[in-house]
Amino acid sequence: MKHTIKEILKTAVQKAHENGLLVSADIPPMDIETPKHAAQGDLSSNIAMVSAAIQKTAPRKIAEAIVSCIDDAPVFERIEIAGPGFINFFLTRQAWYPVVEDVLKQDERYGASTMGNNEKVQVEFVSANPTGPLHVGHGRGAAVGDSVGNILRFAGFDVQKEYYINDSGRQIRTLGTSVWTRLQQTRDDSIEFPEDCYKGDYVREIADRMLKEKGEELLDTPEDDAILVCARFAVDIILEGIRQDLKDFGVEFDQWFSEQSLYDSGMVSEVIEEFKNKDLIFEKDGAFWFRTENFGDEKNRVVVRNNGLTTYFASDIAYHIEKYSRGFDRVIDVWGADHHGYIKRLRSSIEASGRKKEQFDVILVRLVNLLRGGEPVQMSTRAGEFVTLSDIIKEVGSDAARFMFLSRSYDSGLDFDLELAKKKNSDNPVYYVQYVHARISGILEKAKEAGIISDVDIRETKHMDTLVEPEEIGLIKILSLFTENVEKSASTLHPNVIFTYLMNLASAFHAYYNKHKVITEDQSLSFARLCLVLAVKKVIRNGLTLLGVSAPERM
RNA sequence: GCGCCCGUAGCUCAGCUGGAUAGAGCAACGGACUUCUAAUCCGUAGGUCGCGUGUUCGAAUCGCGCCGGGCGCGCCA
Repeated sequence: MKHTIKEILKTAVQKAHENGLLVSADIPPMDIETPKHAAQGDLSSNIAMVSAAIQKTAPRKIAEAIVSCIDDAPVFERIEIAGPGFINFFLTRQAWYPVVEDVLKQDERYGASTMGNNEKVQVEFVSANPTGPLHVGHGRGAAVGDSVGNILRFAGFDVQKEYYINDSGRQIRTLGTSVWTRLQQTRDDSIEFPEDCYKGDYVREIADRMLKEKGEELLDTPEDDAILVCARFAVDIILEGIRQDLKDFGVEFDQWFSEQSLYDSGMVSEVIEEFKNKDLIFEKDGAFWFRTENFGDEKNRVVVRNNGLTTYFASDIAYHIEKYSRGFDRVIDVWGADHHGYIKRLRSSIEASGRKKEQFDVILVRLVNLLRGGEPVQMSTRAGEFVTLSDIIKEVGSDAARFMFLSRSYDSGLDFDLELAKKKNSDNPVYYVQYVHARISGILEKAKEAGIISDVDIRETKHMDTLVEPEEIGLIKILSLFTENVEKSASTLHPNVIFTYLMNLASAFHAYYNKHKVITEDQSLSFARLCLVLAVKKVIRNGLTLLGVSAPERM
């Protein structure tokens, strides 16, 4: 609809210019928007205001010239000029009806866009170290990353979701030491547990399992070898747990990428050598530094320490170069907001390797404050006591958790109340939206039983002209806005746009439902209304799917 | 000290790539079920958009300066 209006305006400007009403035929970027107030029409354009400089005329005068050159069309009820020069279009209700059939026909593709032009995009998220189970914070990152991926895919991007496994470096050795120590303690409980090791109960569980599977002889192998064996064993078990948790959370990755593989293939050292040759890496105080200062960072950063070990930054540089070499036009990383200080240096290395700024985005997801009935849930990472993602899924369910995580912009901290997430009333937004889907399913079933429709999945509309209630036209208008919300969500990388849209649609539906009966004595009207509510149902489902939330037939 | 993010109704937050009269939920108060699911709806009340200043025909939205809060500033990951 907006596109049509835009074309009509362009034609009108052209005509106004030919008729000598406007000095120029140029059209600057303009907006067609849905005004907040009904008195301002169904759609509104600011073309007159943004053209003021080009036309060297007052906006209202320009608006008059343009409007006088718009050809009559059946979709227009009337066109008004208002305020500083807005052109407001009032559409006939007939203009909206085709939207319903569009939804029914396009079905699960309704709302999809070609905006992305099949551009190859990689979204990397969660990527938690395999040294312990996922916690709440990872849950929010998982929900955000997965949804952003879904939304971009729906908006026409060629998306790959990836998990980066930090299976190399010191924390893995620390994990090995942790398990090894617990193993030894089974024989001698006077052995002290090192302060910097992982204290969670899961470490004991892994040690127990290891003892069962590998046997007692492990305790007699030399410590260095044993720690490595323990580390490998523990990483496998923990990763398996992470995979399962994410699966339970509705998240599936296209690829799991190992950090260790970058070392094994020699990629890390190759990249360092290459950058040394290009003088992007230099030696100082026995260490090797990347010239991130050249790219706007506050200081240069170490990639190889004076003890010869590479830093985390080194493998990250290699990893990101590797990503682009796989053909991605764009790379998006989802991180916890506490890592924001790291963006500049990584961006520096990406630009140093010849990529453009626009090809790299970092989504910073802020902290989750876990509450229970308004009171903070005490968690201590030091003692290894924390609420895991798995606990949360068990307690409140995947749908409620995901919907909560996506309800707000990730730029803001999020209060996640476990009691609230379990409530089955309007306090809890997930049921508010899912209830729409379930309610409509009920209506369709009843309509089928009553013989008004033969199939609960109608594809062609009929009798649409019987839809005259303002709530009905209002609902169709909201349906028509889905695609642009998907596009907005994709271009801003903000899934909460979809959340807000769904809440609006759900609210409009519940209000309609309470005021009007879908199934009435009038067969034609009933059929038209069934088409409308079925369209609502499909759009609700499409939106929920983008967020990774199910759309139940019954509640 | 420097950098990034946040500051909107009593509370939690939308709106921010500039548009007209700033929205929703919760909490408060008053109503609606012999009806397709009341996990719902309708109504009332609630605001110096942190403060100041600039740009603009137009600023919650953009710039600058303050104030308040969070986070980060390792040859850690």
